[in-house]
Amino acid sequence: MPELPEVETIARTLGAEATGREILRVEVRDPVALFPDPAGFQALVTGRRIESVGRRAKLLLLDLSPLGGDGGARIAVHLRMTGRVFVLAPGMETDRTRAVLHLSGGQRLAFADLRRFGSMHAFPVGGSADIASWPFYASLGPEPLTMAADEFRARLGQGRARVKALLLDQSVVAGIGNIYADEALFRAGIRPDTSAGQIPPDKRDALFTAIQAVLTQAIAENGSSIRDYRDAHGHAGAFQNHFRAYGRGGQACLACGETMCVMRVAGRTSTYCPRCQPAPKN
DNA sequence: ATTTGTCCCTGCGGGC
DNA sequence: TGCCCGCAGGGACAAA
Repeated sequence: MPELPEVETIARTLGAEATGREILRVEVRDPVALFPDPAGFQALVTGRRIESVGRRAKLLLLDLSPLGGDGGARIAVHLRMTGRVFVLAPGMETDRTRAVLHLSGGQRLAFADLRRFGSMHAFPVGGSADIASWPFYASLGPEPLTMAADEFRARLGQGRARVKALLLDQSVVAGIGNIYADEALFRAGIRPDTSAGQIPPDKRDALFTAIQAVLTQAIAENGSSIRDYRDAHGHAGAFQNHFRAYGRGGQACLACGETMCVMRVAGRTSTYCPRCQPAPKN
């Protein structure tokens, strides 16, 4: 499942290949994947050059050059669960392809998505249809790798909301999903259902440090490949080999040997060690 | 007001 | 062997 490290890896591998190329044509294979709609998407991006490829939260962002004196455009790719973005080698095809961007130099970018939850969105830069007008984008909280520790402490708040629900809430902090939430909470020794209000400042700092460490190491390992995730070259990541919590329910804790437990928090399966992550005093 | 549940979609693994 | 069921999960949306 692409979270921040996976999208960051795709952005880097894709940027190295696609930067500077012009979008000649958009091949629509699944019309419901494109926003505002297939015709609007094509009109917004065709004829523009890809100036850079980046990331915001779990969104892959392609910045496109101005055309006809306008302010430029951008594409946001939301991969959701099973979305993939590939640079297609000549003659190569992919399964479950929803759209193909035909670029200059004969290059093709494929957007494939088995479960079809993902989407590609095109926006003009500036004006009322700017990406800032997209409610989801506007609601995104700060990036965990660049925000300050005191802001993270403050954003957890003093309420009864469970800490894992806050980590998964993209308006609190952006880019964390179920894998990295579980991994960070394990490393910080905090049970997922702990109310934020009863986490003292030093524990908040430990959690923030754990989040940054886990995300940084995952990026260095090119992300986690459970099943579907691959980078723009089709290569798998390696951070799944470093999981200490995610998917380890019923197995021995790597720190203390206790059997790892599973609970549901915010509708998500959450794995934790009952000894290393003691029960909150609710 | 917060928070929980349902839906979207498809493949896979467990159970019988 | 084969079928059925539940699970995986980000986010929109509805409901309690």
